[in-house]
Amino acid sequence: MPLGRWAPLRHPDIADVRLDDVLQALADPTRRRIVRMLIAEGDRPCGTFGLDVAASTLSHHFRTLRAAGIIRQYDNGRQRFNTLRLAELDTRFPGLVDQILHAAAADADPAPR
Amino acid sequence: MPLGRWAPLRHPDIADVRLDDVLQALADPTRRRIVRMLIAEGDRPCGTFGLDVAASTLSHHFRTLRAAGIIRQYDNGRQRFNTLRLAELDTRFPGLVDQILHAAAADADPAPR
DNA sequence: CTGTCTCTTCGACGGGCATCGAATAGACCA
DNA sequence: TGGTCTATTCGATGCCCGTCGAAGAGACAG
Repeated sequence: MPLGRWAPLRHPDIADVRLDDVLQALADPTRRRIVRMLIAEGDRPCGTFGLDVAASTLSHHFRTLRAAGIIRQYDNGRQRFNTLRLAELDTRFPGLVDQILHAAAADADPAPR
Repeated sequence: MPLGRWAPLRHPDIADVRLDDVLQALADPTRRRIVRMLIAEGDRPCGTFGLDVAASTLSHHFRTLRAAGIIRQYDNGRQRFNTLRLAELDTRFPGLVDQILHAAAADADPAPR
């Protein structure tokens, strides 16, 4: 049974998710791309996003998204998978994430490759 | 005929408004309070918001909201009035601002007095 | 046990942000 | 003209963020 490798990988309870953190997290284009790829193609390990940033930077973005309550992470072998908490988020802030990503489509947001 | 006092008070064209800037601007609770007061009570001069920050800080927030394309400002006598660009924003990012402010109501967002 | 692969942590760098007080520029009033 | 009111700009402070490279912790294959 695969368990965490470092700190126990804390995910905030959905009730504790703060709007500030969600907006802050989604204000970054790279993180929006991550979210959109997760929507489009489901769970993925951290290393399969093909984004043009260093691994350590990517790790930082995942931490931010996780701390904001937007994604959930779980380890499997040597990979760490990412999954959206969209259903939970919609109970907390109904329609918010969809709205933001939809707005992103109307923006010059870089498409998720 | 009241005109500007300092720089010509540049407002971005609605087509140039970027999602990043809107989200960044609305990620701050103080600025969200400003927006909500504008929705609730219409145009207001900068000095009538009763927020617990220094005047210079408030000025910075108004500049941020204006640069993000969220508010429009115009001078009248010695006061500078603020008005929402909600209709324009809804043509650019339909429903986004409403959605965020609605989410703010579900959050521990400080009520606009 | 040794190497390899994945991902994180650490330390550093540059830049930006929220905040303040002081100084300043107009508008208005007396 | 001088004083007051409004709001800005400026400079400084402390903090956080995105980014990177290097080093380290597990998992796994030989």
